[in-house]
Amino acid sequence: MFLAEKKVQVSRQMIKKTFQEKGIPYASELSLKNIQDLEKVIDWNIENQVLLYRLSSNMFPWMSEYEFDDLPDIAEIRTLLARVGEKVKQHDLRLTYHPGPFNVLATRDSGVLEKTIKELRQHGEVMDMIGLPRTPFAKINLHVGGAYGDKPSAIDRFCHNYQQLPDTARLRLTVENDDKANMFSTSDLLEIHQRTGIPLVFDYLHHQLCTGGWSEEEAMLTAVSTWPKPIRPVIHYSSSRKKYEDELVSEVAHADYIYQHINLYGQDADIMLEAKAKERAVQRYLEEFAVDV
DNA sequence: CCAGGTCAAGGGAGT
DNA sequence: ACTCCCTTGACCTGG
Repeated sequence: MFLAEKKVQVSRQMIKKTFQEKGIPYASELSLKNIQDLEKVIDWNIENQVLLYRLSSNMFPWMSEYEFDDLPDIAEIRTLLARVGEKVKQHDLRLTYHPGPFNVLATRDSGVLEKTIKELRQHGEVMDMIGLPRTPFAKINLHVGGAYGDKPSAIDRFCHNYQQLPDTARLRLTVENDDKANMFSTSDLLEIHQRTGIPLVFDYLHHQLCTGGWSEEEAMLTAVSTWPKPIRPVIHYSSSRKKYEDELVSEVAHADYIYQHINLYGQDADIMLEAKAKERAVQRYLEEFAVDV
């Protein structure tokens, strides 16, 4: 995204070597810049009435290696995030997270679990700093992961480990259906919802690749029904890159743009467009299909 | 200054 | 064994 002819970037990163050389002070510097730009993104979203936005998990580079209070710039960061939070509240924006695939709550490995819990906690702490509610309105969305060919056991581990999350993450957690046949379909996730109350995020493209024996309508309506009132459900929508843009790539790859009209089956839901062209994809979708946000 | 190779992490799948 | 994909790409080096 370009604003005022200068690149706005919310996920400045560094490779491991640089982190080892420059350490936490540099991480703090990058984080501060990311958050200054986050405010510009939020302003842009308000101006363009994009009311749902996925925060970058890279806002704090290498955050799993420290606590936020270790950052030299934490006071300024807190001030900025609180200001962002005021704008979010004023304009009814909805901010969410989708932590990376290395967060595996259903893992069998205690080290991986420990890292996952810390990282999820930190996602929650950022949301707290922004002042977002501790509900799935500000969702932290995960895949189950850790199937290892035995889904029932993975579901058990997931439900058990979920209880170990601190409130800041646990109360916001949602789970999303997977894009591979041997992983978790919406019908598999229903058990997790029944055991924990976690709302289910329905992803249309993933469902095509992992139906669990359910029709799209059945799965979509079921997922939507797991959300507590009055929180509007979130659904994920993307187009297949293979089908619409490049037949050589994997079938799970996301396209740059959205090529179909989204069927909500009469439900009220917030739509997270997963398209590589990001805000340009949102604009093109709205133009092409002439719909309101 | 730039293009292109490289980059923490878990797990699954395709080659 | 290696690559790509998920994660809303970015860093960093060699030319």
